[in-house]
Amino acid sequence: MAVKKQPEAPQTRATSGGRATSYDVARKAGVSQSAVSRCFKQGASVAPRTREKILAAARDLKYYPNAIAQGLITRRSNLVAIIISNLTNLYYPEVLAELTQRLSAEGIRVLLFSLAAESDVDEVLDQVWRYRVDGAIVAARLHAEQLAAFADRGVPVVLYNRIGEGVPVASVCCDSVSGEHALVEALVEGDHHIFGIIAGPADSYVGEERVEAARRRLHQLGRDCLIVRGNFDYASGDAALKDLMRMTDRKLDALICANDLMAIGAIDSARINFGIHVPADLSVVGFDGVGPATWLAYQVTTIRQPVRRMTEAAVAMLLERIERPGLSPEQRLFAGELLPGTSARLG
Amino acid sequence: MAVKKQPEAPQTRATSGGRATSYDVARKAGVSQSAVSRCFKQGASVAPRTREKILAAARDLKYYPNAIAQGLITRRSNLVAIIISNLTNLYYPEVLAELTQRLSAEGIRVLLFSLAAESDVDEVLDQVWRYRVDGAIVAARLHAEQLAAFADRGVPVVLYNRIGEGVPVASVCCDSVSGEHALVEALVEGDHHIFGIIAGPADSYVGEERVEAARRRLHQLGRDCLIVRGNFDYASGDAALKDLMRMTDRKLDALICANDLMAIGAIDSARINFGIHVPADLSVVGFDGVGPATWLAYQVTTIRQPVRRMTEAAVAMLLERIERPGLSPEQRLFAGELLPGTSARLG
DNA sequence: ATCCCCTTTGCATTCGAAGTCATTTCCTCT
DNA sequence: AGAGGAAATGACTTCGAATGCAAAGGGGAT
Repeated sequence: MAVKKQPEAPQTRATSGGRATSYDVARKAGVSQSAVSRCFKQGASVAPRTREKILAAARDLKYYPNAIAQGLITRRSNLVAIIISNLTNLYYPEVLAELTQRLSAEGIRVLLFSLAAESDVDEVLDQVWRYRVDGAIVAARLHAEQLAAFADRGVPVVLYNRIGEGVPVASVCCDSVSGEHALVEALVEGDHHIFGIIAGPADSYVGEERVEAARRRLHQLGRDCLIVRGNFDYASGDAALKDLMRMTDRKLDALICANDLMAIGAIDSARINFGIHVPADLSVVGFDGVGPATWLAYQVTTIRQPVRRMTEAAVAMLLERIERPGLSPEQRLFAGELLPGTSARLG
Repeated sequence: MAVKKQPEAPQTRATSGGRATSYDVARKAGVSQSAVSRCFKQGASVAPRTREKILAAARDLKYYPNAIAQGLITRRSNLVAIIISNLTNLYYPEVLAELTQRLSAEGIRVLLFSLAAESDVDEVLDQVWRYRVDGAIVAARLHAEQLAAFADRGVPVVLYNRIGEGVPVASVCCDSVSGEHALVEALVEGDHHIFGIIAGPADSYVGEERVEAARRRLHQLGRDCLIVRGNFDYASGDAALKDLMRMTDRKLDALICANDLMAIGAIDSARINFGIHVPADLSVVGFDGVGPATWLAYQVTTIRQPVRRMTEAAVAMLLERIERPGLSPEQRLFAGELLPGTSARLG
């Protein structure tokens, strides 16, 4: 006859696989669950002897506070979403590693969302809401409506290398304008006359900004330019260079690329497909300062983004906003550093 | 005079910022909380009319089920930890993006841990336990004790490009041995005689495995070789080549590198620092098949890892083990593809 | 020894959703 | 009309830790 409801050895799972709870620890240490909780909470009042007993029991049982349960009651998940569109960009892995480590150091965990296509954003946001993240760092295109959703739900966001289009949002960017101006000025001083520009994809904020800044400054300095569009990768640098060669009959003597990867593609293409000497016949400049830009074969003249400082700022701004939700949507603009390289003859 | 404890407009937070709960939805739809819960659960029994009422209310209130609370009660966080040691490796960003997207497609979220130093592993694991992840994919060095902790706590792990040292653990690897054998054989057939090897860092599993496989096969084919150590990055490829040049008086005619990045560093160094023609004077081969390996300037002869299939397998294995914790620690070995390139004269 | 006050401690409740069980509703078939 | 049965629904409990509050403990001063 099966006896129903007999609480036979009911909560003895403790030692069976480390899934001990604060109650298990409390029982073992002969205290209440509250005491265990306090023991793991910074600055709570627990007698030294009690604390030791509890910590010993916790160690024995391999107790780790359940962050899920903590999150539920405190309404703080200690999770931050990082949303990145194309991790294969060569620039973002460094950013991601920096962000993750910095957040980690602040006791915050990273929920990573990597977008295969921009259209996936809404599904990603759905998950972001469900996990009650404390904040988000976004390096992907969000439209006003999506940004508004963050504000609406009170989830602080910091945009990375983009600004809120039409909506004021906290953001960290590298100054495209001053960077491109520096490049253009140096090229003009280096006595270049026929300029080409390889733009980024139309939907890239920094891409458009960089190209526009370069174009403007060239115009101010009395130089015209031809613009062809790439999509930030190596192959498109190659392809764009071929386009330019066709269009300009090889008269080009300076090439401004919206990022390093395309600059590298263009350099290779010029040298290998056209026998053009870089920088003797053609000066090429990029933007970002990613690893390969400094390789011996390229030594791209470029603007290096201060990734450390930018990620540090992004994390700091986000944490501030998590603590004080009302904070104004500050934008922080960091100047890049002109890395001379040898891919361009400068003035 | 302040009235105390007056429960004025107590649970009316619903509309004030999207933090609606299932109770809010239930009240608005005139049903019980259970009904709301069922409504969001696949295959539960809810009348069509009720479902519509509830979904309408949920939409109005911008209700999203709280994944934290779900995780607490169901004991399933739908979180998987991905632990990667050096994201700057150029090979891992692709892997990470693939893994994240595949897991995402399976309804699982990624908790990312990026290690700045191997010594950080224990702190990371602490967090992994706290968040009650359902499983982990690890591309970092774990010692037996750490692996045992996973088993102890019943958290399934899949290792990526490494195996459990001394402990049987599920893993997905690219076959170093067959890959290096193919490279060595092709080089020997290509009539090379003086071999150099640039190894990876001593603590890299694949690094050691690749070098050992190459060394063995060279020996079997009656060729000796010089080994110098690098650490998988571009600069160490350059440095290692310089070392080899000094040691061999430039007699080297074949160079086997433990990964592509060092191969690229070595190629650049050979060409630029020593005026050596690659592949005419020196054949260089790598391993991985990362993006830059196919750039026009390099076209590295290498073994391309089938990243898509490997990540697919890693995710599948992990999910299987989450569903059925007892599953045996299978190891899946994928053959890489020899990418001929033009950095080596092959037979 | 007594009183006072501050530190420790435990009790009870809370967070938000899932799921068990009992009840009600609604059909269908006779 | 009534019985039988499946579907739909709600009340209640549960997950694990945090915390307000009240009670107990401890120490010092007198």
